Amino acid sequence: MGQVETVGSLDESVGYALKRAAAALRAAMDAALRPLELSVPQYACLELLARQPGLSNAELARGAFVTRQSMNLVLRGLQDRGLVVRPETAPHGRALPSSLTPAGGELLRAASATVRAVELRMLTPFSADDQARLLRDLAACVTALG
Amino acid sequence: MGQVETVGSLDESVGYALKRAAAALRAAMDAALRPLELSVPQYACLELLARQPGLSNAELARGAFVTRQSMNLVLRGLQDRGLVVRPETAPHGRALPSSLTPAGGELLRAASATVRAVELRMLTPFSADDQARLLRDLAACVTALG
DNA sequence: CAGATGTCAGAAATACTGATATGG
DNA sequence: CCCATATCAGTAGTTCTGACATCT
Repeated sequence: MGQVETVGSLDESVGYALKRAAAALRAAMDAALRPLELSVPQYACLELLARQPGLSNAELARGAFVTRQSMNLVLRGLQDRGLVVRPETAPHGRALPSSLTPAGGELLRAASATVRAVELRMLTPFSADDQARLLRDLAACVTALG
Repeated sequence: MGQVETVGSLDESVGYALKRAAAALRAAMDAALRPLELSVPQYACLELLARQPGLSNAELARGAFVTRQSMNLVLRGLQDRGLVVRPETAPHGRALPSSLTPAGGELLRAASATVRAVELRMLTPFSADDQARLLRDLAACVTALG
């Protein structure tokens, strides 16, 4: 029993392998972030804001692959915890640019280190060149689909 | 605006690229299966049953990367539509082995063709060797994480 | 006994749909 | 006018957690 992992020719499907790898990464990240009381969408939001301060809710949603409504809730949770701030009035258009608080940056530092460890573990079998190639291949998949 | 796709050094993260590729594939599959009134988990369930008849609910859940509870609901929906059958009593232990009905096999044929087209589109940029390598790389990621 | 399974229940996070309003 | 954004409401599907019983 339990041989679902080796079901027939499903092992030959790149799509299935992609889904399986993403699921494994998601599970590993979830476990790594649990001690920090951060969900994967919450972590993604912090990471995006650190690299590009001032992103709007809609931009964060696209970057984290969730809906605007979900990101709105994530954002409110992070605001309530004092990790993120948003102006009450839009300085330009309707978008409210979010940014990290010092506490948010502090927590992100720890979360980022943990997540980086997970990614390094995943990439253990790969050389630097192989990693770069895998990165390009995945980007090519997105381009071909979109 | 809208340059979330090229946010700083996030483009250098294999984990982010993996998540993005999986999201793009999921969206494409979802769109392709919509005309058949099948969700991705429902399709995965049918595909798994076609390749390995008699799988239990728990085995299907693992194979489709969802919880047992979710797969239970998926299974009931497919049963109500006459696409899947399950015995009322367990022939061995507690597991109820599911299997496709002729109607289920029929619908799966169409769904499988549509999904295969999506996967082929995704793999357009790759040679046969590159596809095999990508498949091995993704499997290596899972092994390294698990 | 331990382990896997099926099932049920409640709480939480997420997504989808549709609608409204505002600003470029 | 068209488009993107923010927001709200309702519905639905999914996950998580915990629990219990059954079978090997």
